[in-house]
Amino acid sequence: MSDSAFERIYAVVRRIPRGKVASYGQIARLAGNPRWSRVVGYALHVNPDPETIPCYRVVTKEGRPSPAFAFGGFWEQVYLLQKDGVAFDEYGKVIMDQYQWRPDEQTL
DNA sequence: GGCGTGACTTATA
DNA sequence: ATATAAGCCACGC
Repeated sequence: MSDSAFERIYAVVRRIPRGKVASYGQIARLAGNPRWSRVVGYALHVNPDPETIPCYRVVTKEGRPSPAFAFGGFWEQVYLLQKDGVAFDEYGKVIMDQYQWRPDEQTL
């Protein structure tokens, strides 16, 4: 088992339930350090397993897809999220108050 | 083995 | 509200 930050990050992202989203900082914090936000972005950037790692469920703190999302585009991620049951407000942002993943409620 | 870069976040001015 | 600085890990040259 690798103690690498990547492994932990992937594990956290993989635990994101369907219909919910998580922010980089949130994942970074769950991964072990609140400043791994950049590492999270890089980890998803390499995205070795897009099938097990729903990077589209990862959004910025603003509840909006990453500014440099190279997966298909801003709206592509929005489409996938809506497909998961995530709703967006009039500002094109996810309603974090309702859809932000909360591990506390997932009974880890 | 060192330096720069990157899907970010937080704090300070 | 925007701008700047610092922090973290992994990869490429």
